[in-house]
Amino acid sequence: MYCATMARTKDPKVRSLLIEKAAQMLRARQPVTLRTLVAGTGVSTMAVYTYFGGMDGLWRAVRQEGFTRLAARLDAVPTSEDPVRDLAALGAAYLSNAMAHPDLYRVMFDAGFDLEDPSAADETLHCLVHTIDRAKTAGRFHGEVDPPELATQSWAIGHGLASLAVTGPLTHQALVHGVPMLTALFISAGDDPAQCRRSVELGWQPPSPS
Amino acid sequence: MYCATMARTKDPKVRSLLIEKAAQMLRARQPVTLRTLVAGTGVSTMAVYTYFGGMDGLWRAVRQEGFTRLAARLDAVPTSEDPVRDLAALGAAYLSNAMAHPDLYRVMFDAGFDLEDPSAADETLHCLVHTIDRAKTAGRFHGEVDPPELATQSWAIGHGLASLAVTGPLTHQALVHGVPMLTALFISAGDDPAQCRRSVELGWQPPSPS
DNA sequence: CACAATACATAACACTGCTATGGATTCATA
DNA sequence: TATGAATCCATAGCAGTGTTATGTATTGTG
Repeated sequence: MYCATMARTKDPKVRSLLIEKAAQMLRARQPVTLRTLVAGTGVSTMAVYTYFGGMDGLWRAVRQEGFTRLAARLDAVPTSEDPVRDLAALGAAYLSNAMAHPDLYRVMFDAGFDLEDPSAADETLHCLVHTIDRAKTAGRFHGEVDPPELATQSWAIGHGLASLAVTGPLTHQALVHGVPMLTALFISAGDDPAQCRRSVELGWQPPSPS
Repeated sequence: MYCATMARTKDPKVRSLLIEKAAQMLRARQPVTLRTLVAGTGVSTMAVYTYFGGMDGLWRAVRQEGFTRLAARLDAVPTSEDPVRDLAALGAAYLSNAMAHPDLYRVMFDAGFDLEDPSAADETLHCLVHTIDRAKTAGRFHGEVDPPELATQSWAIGHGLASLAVTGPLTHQALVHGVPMLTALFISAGDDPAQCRRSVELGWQPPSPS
């Protein structure tokens, strides 16, 4: 039986401070270990256990943070009146995020999606699905297109390129493969080839003030 | 100055034995550690250092072994008179290999392609490039197709799906996404849509004794 | 046959994440 | 308000990690 009385409440600042520092050390390519993590923060190694239950819990929280940031980045992609262009912009933002935080991206995808909130994957796909819906109602995609399915396929393209570029043999500039690959996928979903090419190329580069 | 005299020669059996055991423990989901690796083999922990220079070297060798097995598996894919069908068969073999040895596949792609022979990636792509060449000369793809480029894109599709299925939220059955994705890519390379669909579906499933 | 260079078993080292312990702090209740 | 219980967390120690020093056995070469 769980007793609700609490004598002391965890400080959420410490929690986010540790996650933040872990992400920062990851970015600086410093080895993130229990002792190096708490060094300089004033808190002790035990804090990691009261807040996360151990290093596994910390990494789980860091992964969650990675997906949260990714979702925020995708949500920040502006919406135009061309849904296919917006789809390409989402793909470009996905890859841009992965290349900006390569080590965080790598951490997000090892240890098999062991997240605090397992619906993070759905969240990531949500704006993709929504934009595909818009493309359908706009008549760009034909009726048999299943939005979650096409979103998954777009994700697989983005993740495949990001993964091969972050941890593999592809260079950063190889990410432009995203343009022909997404174009091919969207054409197969029913979009007009010429229009699709234009939309994807427009959405791929950052929104220019035209 | 290097002296060529040697008093005792390394036994290559020990080397492959350790790699084999590491792969086997990986498959059994047992933690592969220096001491558990040598336990029962008769050799001591120092053997890992004389043969691989340390655990990093061992993992490097394991990754190399993974790519070698992958290349062998791709080379074993039978060649038909339909190059597009063969391309799909290569993709299916790639995913099949990843799902048969998920932990080995994961090891292959972390630590950033730190391999003994860095040309392993090219080897993996070689049969893809060769088959794409065949498709070009057969008139299935138009002339502007750059074989290495299209091979990279096919690889990105395969790796994206494999990675999301091995370590991500995709289930094993989600690998059928490979069919529409490869079809879309090959159609964009110039193949006839209806013929392409037939070829990819034929190549996707294991070669039936027709 | 002697010598030198390699292979490798043993043991100790620094480091990892983790846990047992106890003191400090804070809220709920009498 | 004062007591008590529950929580946070700093300290210290533990088992396990990869690595390195040391010494011994083994083998090809002069």
